[in-house]
Amino acid sequence: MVRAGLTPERLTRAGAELADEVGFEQVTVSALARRFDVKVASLYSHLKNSEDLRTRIALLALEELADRVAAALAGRAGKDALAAFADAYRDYAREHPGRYAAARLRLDPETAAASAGVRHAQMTRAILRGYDLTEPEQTHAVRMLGSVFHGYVSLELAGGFEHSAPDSQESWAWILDSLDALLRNRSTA
Amino acid sequence: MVRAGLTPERLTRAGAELADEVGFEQVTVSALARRFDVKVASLYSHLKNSEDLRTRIALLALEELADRVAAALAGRAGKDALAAFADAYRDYAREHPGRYAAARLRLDPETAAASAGVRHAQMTRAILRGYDLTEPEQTHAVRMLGSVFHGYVSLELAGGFEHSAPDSQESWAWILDSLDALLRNRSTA
DNA sequence: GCACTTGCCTAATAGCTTTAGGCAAATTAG
DNA sequence: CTAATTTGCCTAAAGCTATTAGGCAAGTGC
Repeated sequence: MVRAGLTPERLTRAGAELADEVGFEQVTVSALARRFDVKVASLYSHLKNSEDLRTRIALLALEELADRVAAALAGRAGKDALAAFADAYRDYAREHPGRYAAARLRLDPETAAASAGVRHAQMTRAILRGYDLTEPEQTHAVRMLGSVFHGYVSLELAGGFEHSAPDSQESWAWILDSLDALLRNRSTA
Repeated sequence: MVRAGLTPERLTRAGAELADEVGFEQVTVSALARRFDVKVASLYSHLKNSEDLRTRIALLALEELADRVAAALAGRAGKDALAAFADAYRDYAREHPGRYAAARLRLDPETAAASAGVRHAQMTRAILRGYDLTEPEQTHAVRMLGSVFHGYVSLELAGGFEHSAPDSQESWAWILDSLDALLRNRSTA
């Protein structure tokens, strides 16, 4: 019989595609096996278990997202950087809802420390260099930005803003304006 | 054999407790049957299916949360009301993480329209009466507040702020201050 | 006290997860 | 270039969850 050529990497990529198509929750070892036209047990030579699969997809998504944000941020500062960061985040979530959900998976501490999550934190802090905040305020601001972006994107993905005026895009722009103004007001400079 | 006295209401309450103990994702018809020392199939006389169970828990959580928020809001206005709303929300999530997760379940439109979700929306708008915003701005603000509160609470529950200074409580206070200032600045008055 | 309804049970099907052990294909060694 | 070894996918099997169908006994209404 011809071998399917499974590897952890191919399985992870296929799992990410599956997540975008049917939702991260529905990503299952069985569904993945079907996609490769292979028996379920065969995947267990390449994956420790289903949690391993989910974790790999999460790490892939975190990398991709960090790469996008880094590219968007290059050469920008102040409100420009803030908007670029926010848009990169939101666009990724809309293009890849399954991967975005994966990126929110709770990782165990060691895995998290070795993940691209670290770059995310660094980039968020980098944005705030455009606003002169004291050290504790910077942390508060990091937490607030994370909350707003994650909160907005997940409410939007859940369809929360779908059937009401004004358009979600307008609210997004208003919120970015507001956050910029807020941070400038908090600035010590 | 002695009857267990199952009803949809008792099952829903027990399901909510189970959610708080082991997480909403782990709430399963089987686990619930074990808790009542009853065979799994017996629950199907009281519940349509497992989705029905989850939906009932979600509706219960939405009611409870709305009741709490309403009580917290009574007699308050302006920043006081904003903080009371936010704290009620956050406290509920910390006391009842499983129910909070349930409250975020995506409901189908008719169910959602008949749920306490409607009260939540009304109360959020009520808070904003303390700040003079134009109609479209009020919607933007509703969306922003929803995003920040939901985002912060879910990041906090996921343990995102656990092992870093400053304390989460400080960030929360700073964020509420900031939101109040932001809304006052946006005010047309 | 009897008929009826209701509540929980047994039985059975079906899907997902995971482990153990087997055979054949690919790779390495002599 | 064949023989030994490793690797990749398979079959088989057990355990858990969800769901439906049909049965019997406990409670209810007359």
